[in-house]
Amino acid sequence: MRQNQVMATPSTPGAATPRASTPRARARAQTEAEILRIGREHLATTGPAGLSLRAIARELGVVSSAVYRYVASRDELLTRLVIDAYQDLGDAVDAALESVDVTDFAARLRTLAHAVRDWARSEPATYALLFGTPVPGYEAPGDRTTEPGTRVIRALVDIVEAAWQARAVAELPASTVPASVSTDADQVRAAFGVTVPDDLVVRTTVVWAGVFGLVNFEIFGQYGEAFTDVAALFDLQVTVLVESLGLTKTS
Amino acid sequence: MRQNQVMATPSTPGAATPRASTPRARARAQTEAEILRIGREHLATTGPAGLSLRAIARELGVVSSAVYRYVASRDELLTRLVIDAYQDLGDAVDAALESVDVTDFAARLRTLAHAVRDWARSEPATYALLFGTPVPGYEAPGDRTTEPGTRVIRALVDIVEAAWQARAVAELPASTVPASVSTDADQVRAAFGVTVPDDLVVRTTVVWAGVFGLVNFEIFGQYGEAFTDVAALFDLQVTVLVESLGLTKTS
DNA sequence: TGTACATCAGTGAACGCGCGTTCACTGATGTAC
DNA sequence: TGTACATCAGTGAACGCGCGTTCACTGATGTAC
Repeated sequence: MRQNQVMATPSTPGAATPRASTPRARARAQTEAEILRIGREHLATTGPAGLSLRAIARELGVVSSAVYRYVASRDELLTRLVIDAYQDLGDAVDAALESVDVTDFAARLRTLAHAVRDWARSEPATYALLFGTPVPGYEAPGDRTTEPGTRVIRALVDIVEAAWQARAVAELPASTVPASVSTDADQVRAAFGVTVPDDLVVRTTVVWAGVFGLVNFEIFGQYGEAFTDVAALFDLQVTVLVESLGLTKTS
Repeated sequence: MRQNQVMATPSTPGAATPRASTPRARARAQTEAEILRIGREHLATTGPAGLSLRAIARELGVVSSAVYRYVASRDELLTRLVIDAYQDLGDAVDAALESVDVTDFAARLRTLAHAVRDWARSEPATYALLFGTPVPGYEAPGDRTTEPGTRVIRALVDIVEAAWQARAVAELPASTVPASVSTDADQVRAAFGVTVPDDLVVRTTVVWAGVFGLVNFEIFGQYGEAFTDVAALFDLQVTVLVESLGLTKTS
């Protein structure tokens, strides 16, 4: 008879395996990565709702129950894919911004928009996972996805704040923002640690949602056959959106 | 033995049943409508990918094979839901515009935007069917969905064209639109029978995709907890979008 | 360097579930004469 | 008004499929002494 296993501390699926020193640990890390890769691949053909652990096991060349050594459940896999995707997108945006003059705010905004679009085009299914219809029956755990999920808006807000600090935003006609929105804007300013006025908060959300709206239309095919040079169209559209912020030329 | 049935013309599922005079025909029409209603309802909880004829049959209180008297296949049902949804949205937008002064272009644009949002909020799952992630494995038949699917952009283009004709659009700085986009714009002008210049075509697409981008963000929960008064926020956002068209105050 | 034991990846069978679609059928409803 | 026949809604069984998840197990890998 085997010993009672209660005292053992089994490796929790999904738990970080920090020191990948031993061959076994390396194999594990590799399989884990492989599962995520196949999962991402399957997203493309089946959509999030059709993501199946059995199908992944099949492609991995392993019996279906074996994937449970690596992933606690289907939802857990979805969560990991979501987090990975947000990080990937965040990295892409950050990397693109790195090579742009920090004082050329319009250029930075345009770069951000193009980085989002490029990433979406390179991984449309993953993009859909984040910004398309929410997966029915699945709710992303806020404590793990919120932080990576805010990287793009964080970058966007930082650019706008920098422009505001540099007095590179046109004085806007004193708009009458309702008190409710003003209060919400207070929360936003506090959360991001910025000082932009109400009106600019609103305009920033328009650019934000606008960029994703443009990308959505392109990725999800809403334009139909109307436009052939979607890249050039996007560039012009971004110009319109950026203009709507009221930046003054300063560089 | 029964007669050969080849000579009979069985009622094709999905074919229009014009004269709903007989009790049977009325019952049929009612069941058909019921199936669509239940289908729409199920979209909300399961998403398009989870839409199931068996589940609909169950709720209809009928054996699963019976729904095939009304619907040729699952994809056919999806198509009908899509068409219905587009018509519903188109009707909502048209109805909202009816009560707005035809010469107050800004008001008409705002009304259109709010009509889209209101409709989306009243039927989020149906909205997602049209403007969310495309359903994997399903392709809407263009010959049946294209026309209803263009009603909103049609309405939007008509407003912009009317404003242009009325010289209510600010003279825009001669923009350098690439030849490729200019050619695409020609196609668009021809398709819609309008005369707006390239730049205004682009700006119109921004308003179009922008409005749906805003609605997407709200319906799909991208704002997180940041905004409480989303209605007021939307109104301000629409103002920004409409401003970006460059309308001059004429009414 | 060798041995005993713990850890862990992967197996294979099973549970209970849902799905789309086909098919031969029954019995009620509608219609032509 | 009555009768024969055609139409059609709905039944019930079946086909073949895929899914998530659990469980007791085998055998290889890792580790403490």
